[in-house]
Amino acid sequence: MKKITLQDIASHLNISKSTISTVLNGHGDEKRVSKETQEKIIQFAKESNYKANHLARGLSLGKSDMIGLVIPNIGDNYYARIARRIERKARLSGYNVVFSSTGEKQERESELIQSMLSRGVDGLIIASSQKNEEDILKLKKNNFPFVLIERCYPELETNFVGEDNEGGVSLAVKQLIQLGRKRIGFVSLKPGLEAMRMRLEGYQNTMEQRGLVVRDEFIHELEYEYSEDEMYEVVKSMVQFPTSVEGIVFATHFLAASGIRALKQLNIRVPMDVALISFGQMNAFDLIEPPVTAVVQPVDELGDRAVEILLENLEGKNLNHRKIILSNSLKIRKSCGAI
Amino acid sequence: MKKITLQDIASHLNISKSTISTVLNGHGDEKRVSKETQEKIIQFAKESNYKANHLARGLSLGKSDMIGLVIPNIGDNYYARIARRIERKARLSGYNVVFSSTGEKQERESELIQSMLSRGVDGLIIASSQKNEEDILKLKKNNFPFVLIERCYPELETNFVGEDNEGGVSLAVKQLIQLGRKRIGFVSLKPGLEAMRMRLEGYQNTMEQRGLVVRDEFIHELEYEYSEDEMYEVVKSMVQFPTSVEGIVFATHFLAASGIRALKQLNIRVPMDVALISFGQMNAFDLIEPPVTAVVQPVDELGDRAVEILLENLEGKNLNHRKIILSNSLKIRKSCGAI
DNA sequence: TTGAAAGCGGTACCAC
DNA sequence: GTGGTACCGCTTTCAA
Repeated sequence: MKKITLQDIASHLNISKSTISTVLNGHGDEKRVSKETQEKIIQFAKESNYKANHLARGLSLGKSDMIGLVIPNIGDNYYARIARRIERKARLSGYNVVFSSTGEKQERESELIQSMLSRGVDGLIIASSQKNEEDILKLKKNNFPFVLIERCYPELETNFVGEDNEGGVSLAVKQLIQLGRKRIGFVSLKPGLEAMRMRLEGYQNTMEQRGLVVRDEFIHELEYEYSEDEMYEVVKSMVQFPTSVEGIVFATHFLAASGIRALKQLNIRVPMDVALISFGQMNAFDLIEPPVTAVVQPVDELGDRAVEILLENLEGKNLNHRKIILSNSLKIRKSCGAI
Repeated sequence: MKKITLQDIASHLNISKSTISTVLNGHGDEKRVSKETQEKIIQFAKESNYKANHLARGLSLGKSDMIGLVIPNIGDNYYARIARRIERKARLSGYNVVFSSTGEKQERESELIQSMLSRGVDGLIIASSQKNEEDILKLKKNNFPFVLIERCYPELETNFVGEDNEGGVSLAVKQLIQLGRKRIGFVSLKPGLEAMRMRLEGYQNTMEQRGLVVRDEFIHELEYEYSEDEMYEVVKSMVQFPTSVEGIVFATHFLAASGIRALKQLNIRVPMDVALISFGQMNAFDLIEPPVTAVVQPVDELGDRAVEILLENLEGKNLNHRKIILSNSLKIRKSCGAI
């Protein structure tokens, strides 16, 4: 792919590289380049379809106009949607985005951050595995622009855009309670993720506030890579006499999907026997019988805000750390017993 | 983010940049650098956590170790899953991937390709809007390494990894026929996408082969940005006497989801009144009542193969164009009337 | 009003 | 065995 360079234009037009660069960067007037030359240059650049070499430009300027996005898994609908917003908004400001999936592995996350840095990204947006405080701290110490999304390090003062996990679960639990359920269970992932801890707290606090007992048997935490069989056992145990639940809140959309599968296998009627609510949406939740009530996460806004903050940082303004917690809402459908 | 450079190491060690570069790139032995100096260099590089500046390296080498991924929408589960595979495989070969969503707009696709090129990506993987033959042709003429996925330009000889659209639909139609349905409809998107044309052909050919009539009323093509209302009208018209269908094949997963929504609203029983099959999967298809039979697309393999071919091209081997058509399979569930 | 030159951080050729 | 040096393409300062 032969590309035309500044030098090419220079030779062709018999004007120096520097002048051409100045003009093409829009500093023509301020540097008092004559109208004529300006036009000649712009004209020719357009004709020859000149596009500056970003690598060279970046090397010289010390910036790359690239934003790195480090997330657990781009294949997950949740992150994919966030990525979409991020890319869109970044593009509008002239940035491209490089992404990488960590698979929730600390080691890979660390590598990826390093790799992105050596690649010269101007800033990072990270949904951290939360087992990588070291790298994040390093970024912070070096004053490198970055914003954490969805998962934060509570001990670290950093930019952060997240959602109200506790409040979201609380919405769900309250909804179930309001519909008359008292023995409510909670299925989540083993801690390690702050978000999961907050969701658990949301569950516990709300139950307590409403004066409902939380039995040990009500709470189940699966490994991140659980099997459908494990979910089956969990759900089975939850619906068993004498501690059987009347409602379940699932801490993520995929847990909910697995849970529903298990409930079907067990021939448990939803919501008659057990009502349920999912934290997080899934595309076809409205098509499932009964349609699934879900906590709707503010994905779009999350992506948008993350980019906004990062861009502000990149432009050097508003350098103090910002923590933004977006609120969740509840999409009520039949699975919770309503309607 | 202060970074240590080759020059820093050079000064510190009193060894020239060139030697250091040689060693750090693993050409130490072949260039007969003494074991001692090699060790000294490697040692120090490790201690000081030296990471080469990719921009500089890229500028010098004329390559960036970046692959550009241009797709309609990273938020769509289908592309997100492909992206995941691509990123994973690319990373294993030392490449990072920059992505951009075109929103199916020719104009933006064109811009994005340009932008990626000026960014110095080494190769491109593109799911084109198919309204952009011009840019693709330009890439081809310039011998720039790229591979088209999912959508190809039939007139152009290029690398391509796609799926057997015709065969996939054929599987679906045959399945319905086998289960006794004769009046089978097909809901698709307005052409413009080769894949859609092929799917339509698959439908028509299979019907014809089996001696079934295809009435005009059986085929409906919606705009890419259709509304749920439009889908409702389409489905409504399809189930109306006297031309009512007994089965419907939806050309994409989201069309199927909308279609199911419409069928529910119309109180049509699936599969008793109308059986249906979706081309393409959705996460919760197995949870819908009845569970949705779907053509399973070879997403993982598609991503893998695309990267493989691109890497081969980048390494300069196997330069002739390769067209790969992956086959689809059918995941049979109740919605088609089986079981 | 324009241009020469240095430098961004590497790589690689060719002398020493 | 090792190092000097030119160059990748662009930006920017300073001099003309």
